[in-house]
Amino acid sequence: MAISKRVKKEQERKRRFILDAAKRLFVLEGFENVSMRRIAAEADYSPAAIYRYFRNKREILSHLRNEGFIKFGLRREQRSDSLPPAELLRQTGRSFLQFAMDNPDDFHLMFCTSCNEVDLEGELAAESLRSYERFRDMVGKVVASGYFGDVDDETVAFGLWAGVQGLASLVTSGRAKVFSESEVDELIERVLRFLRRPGGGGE
Amino acid sequence: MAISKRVKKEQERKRRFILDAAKRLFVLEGFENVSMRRIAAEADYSPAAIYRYFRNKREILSHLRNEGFIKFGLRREQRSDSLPPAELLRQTGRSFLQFAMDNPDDFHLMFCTSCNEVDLEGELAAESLRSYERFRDMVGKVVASGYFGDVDDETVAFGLWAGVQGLASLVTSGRAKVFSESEVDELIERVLRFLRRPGGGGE
Amino acid sequence: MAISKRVKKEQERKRRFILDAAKRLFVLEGFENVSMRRIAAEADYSPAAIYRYFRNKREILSHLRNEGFIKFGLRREQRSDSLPPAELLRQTGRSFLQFAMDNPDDFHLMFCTSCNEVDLEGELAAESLRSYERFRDMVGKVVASGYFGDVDDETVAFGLWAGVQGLASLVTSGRAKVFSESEVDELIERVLRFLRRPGGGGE
Amino acid sequence: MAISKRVKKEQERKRRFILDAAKRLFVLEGFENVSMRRIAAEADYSPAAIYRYFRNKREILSHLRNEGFIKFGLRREQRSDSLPPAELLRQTGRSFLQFAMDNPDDFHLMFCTSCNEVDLEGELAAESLRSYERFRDMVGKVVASGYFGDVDDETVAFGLWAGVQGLASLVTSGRAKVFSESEVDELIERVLRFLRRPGGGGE
DNA sequence: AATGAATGAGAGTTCATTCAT
DNA sequence: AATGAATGAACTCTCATTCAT
Repeated sequence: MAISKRVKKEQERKRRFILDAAKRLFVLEGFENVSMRRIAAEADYSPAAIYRYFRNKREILSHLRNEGFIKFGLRREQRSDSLPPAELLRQTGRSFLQFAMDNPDDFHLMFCTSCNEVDLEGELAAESLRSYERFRDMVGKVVASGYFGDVDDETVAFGLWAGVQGLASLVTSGRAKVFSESEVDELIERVLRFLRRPGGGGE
Repeated sequence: MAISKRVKKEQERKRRFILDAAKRLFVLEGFENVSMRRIAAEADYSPAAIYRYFRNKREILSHLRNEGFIKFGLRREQRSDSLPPAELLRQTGRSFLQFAMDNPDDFHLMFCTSCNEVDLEGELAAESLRSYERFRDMVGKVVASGYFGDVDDETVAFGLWAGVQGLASLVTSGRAKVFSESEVDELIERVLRFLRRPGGGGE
Repeated sequence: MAISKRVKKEQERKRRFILDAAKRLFVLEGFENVSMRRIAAEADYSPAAIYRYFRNKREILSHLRNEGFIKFGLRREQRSDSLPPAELLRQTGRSFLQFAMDNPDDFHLMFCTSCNEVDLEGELAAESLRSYERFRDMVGKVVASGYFGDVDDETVAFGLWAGVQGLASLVTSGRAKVFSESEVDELIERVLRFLRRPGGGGE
Repeated sequence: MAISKRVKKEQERKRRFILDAAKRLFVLEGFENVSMRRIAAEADYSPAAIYRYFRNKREILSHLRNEGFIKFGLRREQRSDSLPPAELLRQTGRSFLQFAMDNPDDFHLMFCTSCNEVDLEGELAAESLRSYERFRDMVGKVVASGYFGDVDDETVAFGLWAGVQGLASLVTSGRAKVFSESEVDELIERVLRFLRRPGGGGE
């Protein structure tokens, strides 16, 4: 038992090693520009060895993205859904920004990776889909509350999505590492102000 | 003379054809996923023929991007630099948004193309660098005017840059095609409000 | 015109060269044991060059087989279908044996190549299917004539098929090259006697 | 002692399991198309475990073929060599056909496997060589008896060999499973008639 | 006895690019 | 000006096989 456990841990450690090597390269050079050979070299393995741990190159990316979304999901688990909409948005925004700053590489893979390179189906896409559902749910609630004024879900969703992309570009450029807590809060307030229509209801 | 002129025009027409074919494919599938063969096929040429017009694949991208920046620059040439800062921003923003909506493909290549795929030096990068300089100049002027309050150039520059990326994602997703003129104006006002600090000076 | 004709001929010559190289190797070592690299080497080409002429490895085999069946079909074109059944069989048998002796490599690829390795659909399989249809037609006619006695099509078809396989093994072993014309005729008579049931009708 | 015996039996049981798994796959898909991994999976072993029982993939095939020839040899051990030639042929033919019908998989591996895939030397080829010797002996005797008329050994040997290949193709196609005893006898008579020359002596 | 881990070799295939014509 | 032909390098991925445990 103890032995098998240690073996499994060792196995997991090696998977991690490969995943980390791949993550570094993917972020630095882009999925298409990274070959299995280079991942193998970066992880000090033979190319063939990688295939003991992952079915193929796409699966490595899928794993990395899935891990990112799981990591992200854990942070938000404790959030109470009963908060007033503005507070819900603030809290979500805060955790989102914090996550981006703490995990710029995960963030990059989660939000900068184009659809061509990503498996949108299968077990490993599940967490990203769930994440998207949560996001749409939240948008729906806040819009329903009238907080943003007379506006449809989709507009808000796209506005926030654009914000995510903008943020992603800052994170990728290395700029977003330096936001202090108060800067984060201010940024969120600005985003809220940005999205609210004149006639939007109070909190 | 007249003949050579016609020949040159014909030559230019063919370059155009290749560039347009490449643009379509790059936007649709991403630089890495488009082969020279496919560009050639799309342009009804042999792969080898492309090389009479462009040194290599990267150069095609560089040309496209350069053209985009030139096209973009022309629009703004007539702008008077003596406008008050807020108005300068508004006008720039308007032309920028309009450009994005009118030329989504150019816009995509100009602002969604990752550094790995782009020549950052050389003649063909010049226009993009000039564009960036103008942008920084404008930011410098507006910041100097105190319009945004007590804030450094870089912060505003990065904020606007993030906005560009956000916009790019909307353009790419096809969402940004539908903005009406009044929506554009409203969006700009929001961006200004977004960027201004509480103590920012009036116009 | 003349030039383009010469060019096409040259092209065809090179295709031939590759096909012949592949044929030699396939017959000698078996489809699975021959790599594209080896075909290329045998034909004094780079591996990539092969792909200018053939889509992939299977297609080379398909071409070779198709050519074999076409070559085979040409031989039998002049045969008159109105012959009495026994004569029809004799003539077919003769041309078949002759073909096998004259073209042992084609024969090997046509009748010794397992289904796993062969495209059974598509244009390049057409000739083999037609060949099979003709064969079944002939069997049908001869059986209907009562020549073989009270026996169903399938039994005769399988019997002849088994004969083909047996012959193929002789051809492959190099033994069948030595049959003289009279030996061929005798062999055919024996096959007919072999297949006829006691109560079979006369010619 | 008793323990070591049990251990050996267990070992033998596992060898059997691997061999049977390999046999199924080889027959179904062809030697080249079956990987050690798949044999291992089919036998519920790890790939590496196979190598404790067999030196390599070829050796598995050699073992299977050898077993086939041994099984085949056992059947014929009791045959009396003093029979008249025709009767000897009949008996051999009968046991041969029966073997093919009872053990189509063994039969397939024994007679459909191409030379490239087979070890023709070494201990494991011994039984097949012995089988071939017996066969040649028998042919020699029968030819010497004048039964087939004025014909040399090799011609008869090759004729029968071609018959074996033909039969093999029927067995492989699943057609030969249905021969009744009387059909077997009739088939043998036909083969004898097929091989006899007009001037062949009586029994 | 059995296996997980690992690898070198090589498979088929595609690519950007060059060059003689 | 344009292309057909050609290639070296690289790709993803699979294989039979070995070895420490």
